[in-house]
Amino acid sequence: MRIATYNVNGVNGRLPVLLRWLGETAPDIVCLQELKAPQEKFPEQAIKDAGYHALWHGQKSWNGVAILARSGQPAEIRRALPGDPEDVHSRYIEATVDGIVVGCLYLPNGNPAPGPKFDYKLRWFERLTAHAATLLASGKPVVLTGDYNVMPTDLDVYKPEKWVEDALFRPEVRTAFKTLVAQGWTDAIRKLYPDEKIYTFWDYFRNAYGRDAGLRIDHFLLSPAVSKRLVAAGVNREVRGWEKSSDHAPVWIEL
DNA sequence: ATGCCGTGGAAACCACGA
Repeated sequence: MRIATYNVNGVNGRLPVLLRWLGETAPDIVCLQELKAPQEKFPEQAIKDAGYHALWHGQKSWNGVAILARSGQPAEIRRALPGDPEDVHSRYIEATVDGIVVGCLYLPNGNPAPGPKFDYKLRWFERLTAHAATLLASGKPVVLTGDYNVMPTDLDVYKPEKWVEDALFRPEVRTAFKTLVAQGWTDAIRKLYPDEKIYTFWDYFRNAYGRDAGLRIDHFLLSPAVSKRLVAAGVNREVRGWEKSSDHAPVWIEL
């Protein structure tokens, strides 16, 4: 079974690319972030025609997350992270698909740092970590995937020294990611490729993709029951080179 | 060193992204 995550940066503007990628790689389960579409503007029919049932939580202009599944309608568990009823951003959706609890997340960017946006990022990270502990304690097979907006280590940045003050790489967020993983999660890409330079994002500017000036910020965290089943993982980096591409590339795992 | 590009929404610019 193949599970993929893709920050599409606008699900409607990205629809041709998204459909082409779905057709070529045929993942069984897909997590999408940055829909940038209100609930009623999600391209449900086009996704259905491509062979996927969809669960989504839209928002006007920004954010927005979705879970797609070939096997049937994802069974919704929640469409927000617990812990802050005042938080109206559509950044988390969770459903059971094929016996796996799938959490699809879009962690806040946090720039500029320091500042209120960075504070929001750290608070969101704390809520995610608390919820992740609950998920682990359930003993169920869980996949927590999406755009974490964190480069966990120097290996995940093309030029680490340029990013030390950035909200995606400051010590606080690297520590937060490490704390989360230490609960007992497996970073799928790093389990299979502990020492390889692997990126999931390239800026639109400065020919970043051509120069391979990338970041690894889209991650798969697997609970022990899922980690045992992991057989392969990778990045569809060629998708980043397609016409009208997102600045992220899809990431996938094979169970 | 720098939102230099891209998206969406509102209004012919702005917010936001990483």
